[in-house]
Amino acid sequence: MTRQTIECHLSALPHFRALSDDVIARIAQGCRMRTWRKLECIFSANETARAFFAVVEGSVRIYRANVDGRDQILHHLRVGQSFAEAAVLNFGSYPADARAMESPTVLLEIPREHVLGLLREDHRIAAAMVGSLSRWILVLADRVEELSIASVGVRLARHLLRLPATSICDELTIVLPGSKKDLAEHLSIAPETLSRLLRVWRERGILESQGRSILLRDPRVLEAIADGVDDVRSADSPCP
Amino acid sequence: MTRQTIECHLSALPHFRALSDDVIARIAQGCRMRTWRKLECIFSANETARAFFAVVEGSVRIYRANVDGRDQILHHLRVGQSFAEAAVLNFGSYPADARAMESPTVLLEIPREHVLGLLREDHRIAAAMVGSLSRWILVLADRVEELSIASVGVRLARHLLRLPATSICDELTIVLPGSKKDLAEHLSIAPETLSRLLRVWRERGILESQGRSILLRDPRVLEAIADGVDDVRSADSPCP
DNA sequence: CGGTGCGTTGACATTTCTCAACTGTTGTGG
DNA sequence: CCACAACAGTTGAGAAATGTCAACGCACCG
Repeated sequence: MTRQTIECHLSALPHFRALSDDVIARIAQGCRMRTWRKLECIFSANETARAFFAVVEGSVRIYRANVDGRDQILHHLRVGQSFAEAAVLNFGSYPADARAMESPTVLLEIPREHVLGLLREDHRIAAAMVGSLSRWILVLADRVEELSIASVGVRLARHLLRLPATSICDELTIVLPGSKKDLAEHLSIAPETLSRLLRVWRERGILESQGRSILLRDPRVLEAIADGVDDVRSADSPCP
Repeated sequence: MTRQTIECHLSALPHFRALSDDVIARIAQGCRMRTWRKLECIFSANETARAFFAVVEGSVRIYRANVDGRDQILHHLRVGQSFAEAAVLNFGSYPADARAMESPTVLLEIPREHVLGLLREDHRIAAAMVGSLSRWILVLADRVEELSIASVGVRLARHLLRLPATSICDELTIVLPGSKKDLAEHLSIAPETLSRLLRVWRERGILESQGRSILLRDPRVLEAIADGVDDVRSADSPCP
């Protein structure tokens, strides 16, 4: 029963999807499911990496604790995403902290020894792991690009446009994965700045925001902002 | 002759070091060496990823071209480092641009088809590739953390302390891998700000800089700055 | 010898942060 | 079930950090 559940969750992972049932079954053998409560620590930085994880329920935050108390959020993981593969396959220890963000948060735990063994035996598993790692590289490279943009407006616009959204006749509805404070932290900006920015855009009719849901009334303008068109001048001077 | 040279360079790569000679020989079979001149393009973003590379001579810059002409440097690669593994193994196309930064820049080119084939045949090669990818993840995660630090002073201090340095009785000598303009671009700050920051530190006796070499007279103070100790106050108020 | 681009400096504009106050919501314990 | 505490979110005012623009010296290269 549990075993079958594990197999089911495993094969739902993006890079394990292509694996045949027997391969999945072999991976499932060494795995187990564990549950955390909100804000509980999953692992800490520098701790020995004994396993990597996949989110089955709830969500997880990967962050680096800073001296001044302002943590830097590296990622926010949701159902169907895996993390800490690289720590397990290479580093030996976790390079960041992870904690559950909901109660309950259920994770599939794939122990280090188990993966390393399978990696040697089956090239299809190796290929799957290579896929997982590659995806992380792309995500991180995007993140580097995002953070290296000086203008906060551009940063926010880009980020919003990348979030999953539902479109209804030219308008997009986005539901933030966390609080606005989290979003600010993710973008490395002050919460006040985020609030003000949203207000300005609201006043310009670009969007509306109620709690965690944001309605993009005019996605095109936001795209223009994301492309670096100066937010201020675009409002007054139509064509100088 | 050339073949032997290729094998030699291959086995010098960090994650290929552990591979036995016969495995190296098999990898070498499909590789070739190519030379670029300074500023020549090695590949562009979105181009089909036909191969990944290792630097044999010279250096390479990986960057993303921005609309406003201000490119974001993702990495600066030097002899013995490999790049674009993830593009070849997963994405299908390169996610960024690469160009040679010196004349001549010699690269070892490992074609996509060749790696993919070997990956299936030999788990030791798969393990080596997994290692390469994992290392990239760590580098990128560090970069994200670096860029998410608000204070430019802290950012610069951290970066300098991570650069390879030679130590002579409590003093460290650092030779920058590129121009100061490059450094500024890498840290996402204005060149003027970098110049001013170095001047302030020079006036405080923390360091001296002549061209591309920086002499850290007092690495401890720089470490304190890197740890977030406020640069300004630490100079005047000894113990309030 | 002239051109090109880096590095530096100054003056100034702008962005973003910080601090402080206030509101509304949520959750908790009595 | 209510009172209270804790915290997200908003707003304002002022401070601080950083970018922009302009000018200049200097080295390097053709």
